[in-house]
Amino acid sequence: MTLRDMALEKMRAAIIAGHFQSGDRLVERPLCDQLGVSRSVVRETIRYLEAEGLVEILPNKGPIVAKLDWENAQQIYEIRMLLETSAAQKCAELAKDGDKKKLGKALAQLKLAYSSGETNDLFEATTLFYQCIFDISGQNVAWEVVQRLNGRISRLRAMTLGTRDRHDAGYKRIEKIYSAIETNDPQAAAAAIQLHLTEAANIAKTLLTAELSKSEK
Amino acid sequence: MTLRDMALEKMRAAIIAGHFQSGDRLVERPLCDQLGVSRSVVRETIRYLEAEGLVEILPNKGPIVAKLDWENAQQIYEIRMLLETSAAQKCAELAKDGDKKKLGKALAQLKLAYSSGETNDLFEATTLFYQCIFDISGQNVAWEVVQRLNGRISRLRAMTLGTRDRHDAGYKRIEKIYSAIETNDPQAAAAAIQLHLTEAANIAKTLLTAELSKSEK
DNA sequence: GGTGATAAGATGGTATACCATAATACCGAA
DNA sequence: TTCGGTATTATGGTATACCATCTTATCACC
Repeated sequence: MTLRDMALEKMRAAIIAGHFQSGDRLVERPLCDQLGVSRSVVRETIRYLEAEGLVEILPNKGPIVAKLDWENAQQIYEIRMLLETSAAQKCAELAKDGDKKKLGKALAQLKLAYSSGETNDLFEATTLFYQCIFDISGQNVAWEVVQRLNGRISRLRAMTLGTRDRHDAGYKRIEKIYSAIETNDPQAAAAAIQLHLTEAANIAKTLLTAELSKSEK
Repeated sequence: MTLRDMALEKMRAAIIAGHFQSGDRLVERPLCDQLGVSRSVVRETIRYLEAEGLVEILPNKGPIVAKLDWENAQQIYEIRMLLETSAAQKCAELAKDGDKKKLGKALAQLKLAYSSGETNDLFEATTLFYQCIFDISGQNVAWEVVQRLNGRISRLRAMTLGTRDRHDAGYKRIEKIYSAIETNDPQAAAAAIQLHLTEAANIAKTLLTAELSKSEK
């Protein structure tokens, strides 16, 4: 693994974890110190993150962590809705026994993460579960797209997961997705994932608008 | 505009125009000469293109122009189908008179481009038309996604447009999309754009498989 | 003559030093 | 207090040096 890859992961993780706030400037040389790499690496990393949409570059100002408004977040949730519905549908059509086993394992991990309450575990387990679905449906490009979009709303997702683990309705909805796939019922799988995403989007909207109105004070 | 932006556009254009073949190595130092910039700029540009998916990086080998197989291209067409259907639908719902005027203008340009037969004009006009649709539907994030995906199949699209302008069925299908939007008929708009895309994907498949079987000889 | 080892070159990866320019903050004079 | 200039800071951009690795070509030895 190259230095750049490591720097990339660290920065991405830092942004997702909220270590850098949205709108924060990303000054190159301090970043070099923090990451322990040279400017070349930092600059190339920033270029990559810029293309990913996690970082914006203000002309003659430099890079900042991309700002997130509900307008854009909503669009992202809508796109996810389309892609994930399609993936769940196909997944339910195609899933063989081996696939179901793998998905079941991901579900078990997810259950564990829900009960542990660790937002980070929850985050990873959720990602794994979705990855499984896209994997089975054979839509790796769509998965790439979803992941990239998720990066842009990662902080929002972390917040959403954080609140949702209190009401455990979230897990139940995911279980429904699983059982629809397990019984190879595309319709039900699509419906279940739509329900789940709609709910997630609603929570996200509440949280984000609350945060924005607070920061305007 | 920074040097990087220029280098980025040049490289992207060169890849799309087929000046660099898929699988070609992108050796840094020669690129510096060709673009007239330093290695740093070239490297950052490559990083960006890597994130865009236009360039792959082989470990210990360096960057190459991303290879395109039908497997991935098909997935991209499927994603476009979802996103563009949704956009056309929303566009047909929302389009006001002013929007329709703009779209009509884009259509007129497209007609011109079709009759001129310049693949490049056709490419731009098509892009403009679609941009208009996404614009009206208010889905700028989805447009970003589509554009990025299109970058990855750009060569394929250019080939497709090149053959399609011979049969002018392509323009007629686009006209149908327009008229569906013009009459605010979401169902028809969705159907029209699906037809158009399916056709494009079919042509693309034919061309790509033909090319691949030829290069295997 | 064929095979394997070694040396040379090419390439990627990393680090640093340097310059020009733009923005900004600060400070002194009117 | 305000205006204007200066110093600082950060960026964009360039050049270069260094090392590791991979490829390739050469050459000696079997």
